[in-house]
Amino acid sequence: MSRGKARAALLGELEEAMRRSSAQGVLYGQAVADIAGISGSDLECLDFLNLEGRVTAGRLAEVTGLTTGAITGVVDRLEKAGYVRRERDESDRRKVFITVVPEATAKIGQFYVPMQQAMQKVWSGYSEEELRLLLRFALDGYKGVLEATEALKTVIDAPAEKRASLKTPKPRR
Amino acid sequence: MSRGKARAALLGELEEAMRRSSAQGVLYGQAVADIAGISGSDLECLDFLNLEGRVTAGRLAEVTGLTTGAITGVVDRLEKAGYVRRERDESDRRKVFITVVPEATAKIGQFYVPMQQAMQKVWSGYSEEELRLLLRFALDGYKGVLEATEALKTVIDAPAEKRASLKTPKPRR
DNA sequence: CTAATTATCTTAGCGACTAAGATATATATC
DNA sequence: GATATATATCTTAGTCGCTAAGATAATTAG
Repeated sequence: MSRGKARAALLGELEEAMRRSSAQGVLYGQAVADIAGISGSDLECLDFLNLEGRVTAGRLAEVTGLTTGAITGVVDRLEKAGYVRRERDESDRRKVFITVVPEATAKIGQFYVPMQQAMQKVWSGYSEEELRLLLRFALDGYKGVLEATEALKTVIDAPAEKRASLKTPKPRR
Repeated sequence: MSRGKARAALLGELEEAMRRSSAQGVLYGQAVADIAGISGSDLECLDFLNLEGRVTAGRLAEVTGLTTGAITGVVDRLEKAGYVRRERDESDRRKVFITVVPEATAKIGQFYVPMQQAMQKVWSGYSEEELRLLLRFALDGYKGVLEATEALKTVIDAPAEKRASLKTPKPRR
């Protein structure tokens, strides 16, 4: 019995530890946004722009799940704060490309340095084989959460009557 | 060279996979809140209440980082929706204990079933020893993110001048 | 009893969001 | 080429949840 923790208890601890670090990760992101003086959505867009380089306003709406109207506000704020520029697409003048100004990338990037350093430190404690296991788990976990999100939609659509009917189910906007 | 992926590439993939699953996890939580017809903050409080059982309004403000005024609104909405009840503390009548009504626990709980099932499925693919490694990593990771959050505050306090000075640093509220 | 403290609620105002529709440009059909 | 439809973004009006400040009520200290 002393050989190995009971699996159920192990899973419980694992779940809690993951929940905690995930929540703390969200807090970190919010802290970065606060320091940068922008909203969480603004930072999310800025991060995406840094990855993709040059993206239309409409694409930002897609990936963030915001309306195009909200994105107009996001870009207005980011542009006013000097983080991004609007550039009309010359071949299709309806489109507006958003680009990050290089100095902004550096300025925001510095706020992620502490996180990168902390993660490097953590990773340094693992062998390559162990890291491969972690990667497998991270990929499995992502797939799992995706599945769960899909399954959740099923729960919604199924017994539409019994759903959130503790009181009024709040009319869908 | 074919023996084992280069460590740097491995770490890159690991980082991305973790970032993705974390982001998807946030989306899942938001989806649950949407279905339940409450805000993200409301759900956060409800989850905490389910863990702790019976908690004062002030404690909710502490753990969520919201003001007491905001908590009044949260509890108002949750109570109106029938998820919680207010109960004055008889021995100190300034305090208000919030309790979850049992049916609400069940009602919200069902939205987490898909996630629990997906995670069980994932975990079933790992040996107990592998799970122990994952737990070690989750704990290390949590510590790392906490450290990073601390270190980030240092970045803030240090060269107060150069911070977010791309334009105006936006006055602290 | 009075003053200070504690716990919650109220009020005013703000920022970010959605829904709907306006505007400008592009594409398809005749 | 003219007309209709589609696409991409912006504008407007209204909503929601938040904070800051202070009001209210109950408790504790002097």
